[in-house]
Amino acid sequence: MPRFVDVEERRIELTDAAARLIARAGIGAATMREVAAEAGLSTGSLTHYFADKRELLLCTFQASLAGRRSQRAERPPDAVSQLRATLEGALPVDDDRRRHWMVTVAFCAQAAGDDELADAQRDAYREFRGHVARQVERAGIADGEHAVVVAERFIAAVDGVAIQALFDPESWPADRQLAALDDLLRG
Amino acid sequence: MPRFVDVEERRIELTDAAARLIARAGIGAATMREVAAEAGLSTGSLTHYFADKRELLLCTFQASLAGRRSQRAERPPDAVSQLRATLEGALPVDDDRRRHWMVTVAFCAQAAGDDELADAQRDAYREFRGHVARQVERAGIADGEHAVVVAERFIAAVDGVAIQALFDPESWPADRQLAALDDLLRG
DNA sequence: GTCGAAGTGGAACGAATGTTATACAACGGT
DNA sequence: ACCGTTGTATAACATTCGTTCCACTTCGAC
Repeated sequence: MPRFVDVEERRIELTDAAARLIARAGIGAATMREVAAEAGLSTGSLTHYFADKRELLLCTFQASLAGRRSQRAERPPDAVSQLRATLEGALPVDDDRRRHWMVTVAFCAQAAGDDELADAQRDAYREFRGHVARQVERAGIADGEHAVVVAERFIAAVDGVAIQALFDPESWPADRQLAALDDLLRG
Repeated sequence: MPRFVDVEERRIELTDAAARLIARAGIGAATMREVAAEAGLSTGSLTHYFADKRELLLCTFQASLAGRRSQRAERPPDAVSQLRATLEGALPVDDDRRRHWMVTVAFCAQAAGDDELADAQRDAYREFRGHVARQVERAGIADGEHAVVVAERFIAAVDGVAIQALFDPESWPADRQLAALDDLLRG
């Protein structure tokens, strides 16, 4: 086998470049040429790693989801802190999380008329809901079916703040987002 | 003056066609040709009413916002019912409201890299926040600066439910959305 | 050293897009 | 009855897009 290149790493570089472009200038700016240029490659190389644009975008979305999931890895001491950390991960309190959110919104919009994307979106959310529900149970806030309802309410509150913060960052500095999260968990 | 055509009405027909397309198949499907065809006209007519695509999209967004604002017109008896009706207007409980939401999400995604669109989005939200805050005050739930904070929390909760309902309608039939709203107002 | 597969760049193609130009139809004013 | 304005449709334009193709480089296998 000739020419050692870590294929998976290259693909990540490319989906990262696509994510940066989408977050910066919208999904319309993520053309094959622009993505390749952002990654410092040519379109020939890009098509070498992704069959077509659709595959590139799907992988970009899934990579963004995976990045968000990996942020949950840290293990705070108690169950309540774990829950808080999980929900904080869904707030655009820094550039990285903000980027994830912009990508998510872009793919939400794209999911209209793209069933596969809509399914991926829905499944990712349900997985997140299950994760939060489990932590709600461990934290002793609620259990069984009720834990899922509480999880939905928490996620809704956090997502709502996130959207407001995305498009009105002046009104929503990081500490105000975190204060809203604390209020939510206290109530 | 020749040929009587209600210009404003025509423009609304065209922005409505654009909104339908965006809600159905995403903003990428809203090309000049497709919008014209959806409205039963030709691109020549479309360009006669809108200088370029950018103007068409901006007007489509503002028309969607105006449509949502006009739904607040009804006057329920008491202040609490008014507040409830206002928040219910932000839930995708029927096809019309769902369409408004899909358009909103599409333009949220488009607002990345389009400052004018981002400003319009932010201003519309702030106006809505002020409206809800006023109704919170009238309902005697909170007043002054605190009313704004309560309004933000209400809107966040409703928006969060709306997003979940948009992409997982199975889990969120209309009555469940309304139940979540009632829980919110009761708490 | 030679060969072939993997990787890369860049050009080229057809399709689709926003935009512009042009020709024709419809109607009110004179 | 004629004219000018408005509305509409169609065609053509240049541009940009996704995609395909091909030449070239790079490296391991033999």
